[in-house]
Amino acid sequence: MTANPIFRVVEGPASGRCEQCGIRKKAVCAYCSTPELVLLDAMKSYKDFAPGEEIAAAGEETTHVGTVVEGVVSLSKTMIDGRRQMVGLLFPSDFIGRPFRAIAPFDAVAVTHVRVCRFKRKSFESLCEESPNLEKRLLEMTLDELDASREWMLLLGRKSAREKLASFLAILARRAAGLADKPLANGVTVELALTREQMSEYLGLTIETVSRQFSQLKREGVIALKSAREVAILDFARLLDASGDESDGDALY
Amino acid sequence: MTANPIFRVVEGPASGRCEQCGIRKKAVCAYCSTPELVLLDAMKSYKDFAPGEEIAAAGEETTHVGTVVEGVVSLSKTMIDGRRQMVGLLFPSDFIGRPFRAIAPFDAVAVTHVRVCRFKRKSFESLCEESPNLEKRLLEMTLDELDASREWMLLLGRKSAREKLASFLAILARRAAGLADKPLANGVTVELALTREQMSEYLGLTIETVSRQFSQLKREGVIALKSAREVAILDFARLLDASGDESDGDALY
DNA sequence: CGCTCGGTTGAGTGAATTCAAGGGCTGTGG
DNA sequence: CCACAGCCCTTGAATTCACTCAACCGAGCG
Repeated sequence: MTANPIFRVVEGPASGRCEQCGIRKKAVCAYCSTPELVLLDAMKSYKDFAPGEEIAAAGEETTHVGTVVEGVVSLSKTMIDGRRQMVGLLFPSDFIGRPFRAIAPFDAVAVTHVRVCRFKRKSFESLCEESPNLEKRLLEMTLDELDASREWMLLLGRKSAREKLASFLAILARRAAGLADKPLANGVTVELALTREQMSEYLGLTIETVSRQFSQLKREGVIALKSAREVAILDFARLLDASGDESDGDALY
Repeated sequence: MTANPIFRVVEGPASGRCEQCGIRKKAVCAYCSTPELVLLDAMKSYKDFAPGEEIAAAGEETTHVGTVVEGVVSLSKTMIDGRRQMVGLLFPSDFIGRPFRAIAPFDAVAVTHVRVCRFKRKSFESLCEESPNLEKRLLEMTLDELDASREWMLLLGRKSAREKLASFLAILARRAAGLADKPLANGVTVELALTREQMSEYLGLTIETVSRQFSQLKREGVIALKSAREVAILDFARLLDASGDESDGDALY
């Protein structure tokens, strides 16, 4: 429904036919055949969200699932007293929503401007039954997410503040470096989509501690801050060292 | 292969035909039809593990996947300097192993005596392609695991030591109370399969802190310790209150 | 009997939090 | 154009919760 009232004037990279969708090779529809894509094309709709806008609320019924096409989405859970923990960060091509369950287990909030390629949950579930390709890809993606979230449990449960921030920056740097694997040149600049507060929610820290660790890494010459939200990785080896992870390459991301 | 050299003399509840397997209705094979079960029956083998025995090692190739039939298995990750975080605890009917990936992402260790109903990973993967019922159930289980692990991220990232232990005990109590949902009578006794050290690894604490929190809850009359490993829940309402979770019912477990 | 292992408890420390203040940037309105 | 408010971020000082270090207890076992 690109004809809806939309916040920004948009006709971004991805909102047309599935065939020419930029993230199709990585999204849940990656394994779909051309006829299957025609089906998806007929069922899908795009929806945009402004930064800070709620996409789904924990405990409430959700009617849609889909794929993040543009922007960054946070998944989080809040305790009654307000303490909040981010439990995931979704980037373009990531799947969003909970198939086979009416009630959303977590809050989903747009961090940046976000565009989602959506399906009605029920329709998507039926589609899964019929299309082994779709279901197979969803299973793969869910298994990967599970591995990643368990990896994050190690960070939350055992790493120091310094290690947490270094791990986070290392992941972003890898992602920024063309999503390629190993070759990570020093001097890469990473654009932070998150505020200090959002990072603190992701890392299980307070905003002040995050800020202090930024300052510390800067003081040591591991990173440089072009602005509060632009980080240059000056010494990737030392960043990895500070992250507490062994060597380099084997990360899941 | 129950004819293999096995550690204990065993012919426990579950090791025969799939049809009469006690956990079949909850395991990955739950949706399989009779002919499918015949296939599984032909491919499966049972393997037993002694307490403390390694079932899989992070970073190493694994050849099998399967279902925990008896006992408790821990999934964990260890940092180079020895810090360790448990990232999951597997009970009977839980799936164990990582389909579609040769290298195990985590250590799997038998906490108690364990029996696993195993399949060669490759064979299981092929079976998934052919049996939508199998794949569907695996997808469901993986989605549930993902939700649970994200729930655990909240515990690790935001909860106090007291809240962590109370949450853990509340989960065990619910599980012990017949896996039923709400009705939780006071006085239920929970048998702890884990040592204080294993609990500390699961909760992201030290062994001393776990012990202190046990003592504290005992002093307050929330629980009673019949022995170090047998906990009576004297006041479930106050336990829930101490867990930091809202009200009671909605937990994922 | 003496050892080890799992568990508890106490004392002191320290890393991250809380509380508090201030700086810089942006957008708005006088 | 400047003044001001609000937001995001940083930094300092004090506090606290969990950790480290250390001693001790009881049960099981060679």
